[in-house]
Amino acid sequence: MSCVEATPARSRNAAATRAAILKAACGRFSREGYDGASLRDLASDAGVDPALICRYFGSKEDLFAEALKNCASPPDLFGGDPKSFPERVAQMLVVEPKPEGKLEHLLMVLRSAASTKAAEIIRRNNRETFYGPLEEWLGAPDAAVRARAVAGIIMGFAVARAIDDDAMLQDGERQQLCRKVADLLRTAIG
Amino acid sequence: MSCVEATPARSRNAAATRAAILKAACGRFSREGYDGASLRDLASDAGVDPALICRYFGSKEDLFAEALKNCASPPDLFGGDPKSFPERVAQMLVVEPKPEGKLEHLLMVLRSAASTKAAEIIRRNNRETFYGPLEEWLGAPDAAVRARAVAGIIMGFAVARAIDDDAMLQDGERQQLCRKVADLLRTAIG
DNA sequence: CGCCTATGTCACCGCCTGTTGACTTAAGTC
DNA sequence: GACTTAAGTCAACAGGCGGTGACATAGGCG
Repeated sequence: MSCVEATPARSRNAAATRAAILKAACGRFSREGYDGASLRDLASDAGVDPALICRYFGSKEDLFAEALKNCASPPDLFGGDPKSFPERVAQMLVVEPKPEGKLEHLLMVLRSAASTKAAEIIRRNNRETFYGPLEEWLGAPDAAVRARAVAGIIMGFAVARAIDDDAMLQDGERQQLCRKVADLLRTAIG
Repeated sequence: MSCVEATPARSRNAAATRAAILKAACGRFSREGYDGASLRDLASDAGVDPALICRYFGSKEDLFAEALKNCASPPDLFGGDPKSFPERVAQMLVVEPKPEGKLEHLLMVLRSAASTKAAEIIRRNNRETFYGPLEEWLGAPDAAVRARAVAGIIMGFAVARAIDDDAMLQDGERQQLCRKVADLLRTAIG
């Protein structure tokens, strides 16, 4: 009774609660990985009782799978102008200040891949929502090989940045690296 | 992979015990990451009481730091003939059947980077034993940029393989991808 | 209003984790 | 052979984890 409500009272709306949990899950999983993100912290982010998570999603693994489907993907990554694809992606991977939002899906994969529980879910999801669309978008001959090459580069520079967290290059060097990554992507596609 | 060590009587030899723990740590950490590898499993691998680990190394973090220094690095990765560097590395990353042994250090980094506890240790170690030597070996102009480019590619294809575990490409495609990765490395270096 | 079901809360379970300190035992020295 | 000390064992700790089932309550419907 005397307990103060910190959150502005989301009045018993199941859909909104589910959405809040899912959003918090995307954030936590992409920042801390599957093992590092506890259901309790996650629930606290969403302003929700931990027990509710299991009620709504069944288990942590199920929640992870759901979050993987619903979280932010790099918008229009494979969509926009194919001509500017290398520059766009290189820009996002190397120079963009806070790419975590756009890279949520990718970071979630990279930071959770070590976990046995999450690995299989990730593999399945990767084929359906990463390699699949990428191959289709690349089309032409050797789609599988070129898709793997592009994916390797994207993951590599994403993980490099996730590990080092920006603290290494000066601005000029960053621009150089960006051009080089664009070159690499062109090589991979071509 | 339990007691492969068929030496049931390691008769009270501190150095040998330390070495056994360190070896087991490299294996577990590179296969399961910092969070996924428990001291108990690790101790069981080494045929040792879990308490001994804390006695010898202080804490799990200290053990991880020590293992990171001592575990197998890609032998002669930056050492051999610079001319054949791209082919050698591409071969190891893409076609070699069981590169886990050679890639122990790299996998340990990739699979543990998500853990808060391990992250700082990894960053420090990376600069000292990965970017540092790589920059020195590359030398010439823009060493930092080219080192980052090479490192990004290596990490990217290592993590791609660690996630998908080989189950995707046919042999012909694998050869194609290998050539492409060698091309990428040449682009990165040049 | 009064009910009844969906929604949210709470206490608790069993398990596993890293770490510690007291204990036992083997090896090396005199 | 007795003693000392390094090396290894054991049980237990405090805390966190994912997950469950019993309870409380709000809100729409009759």
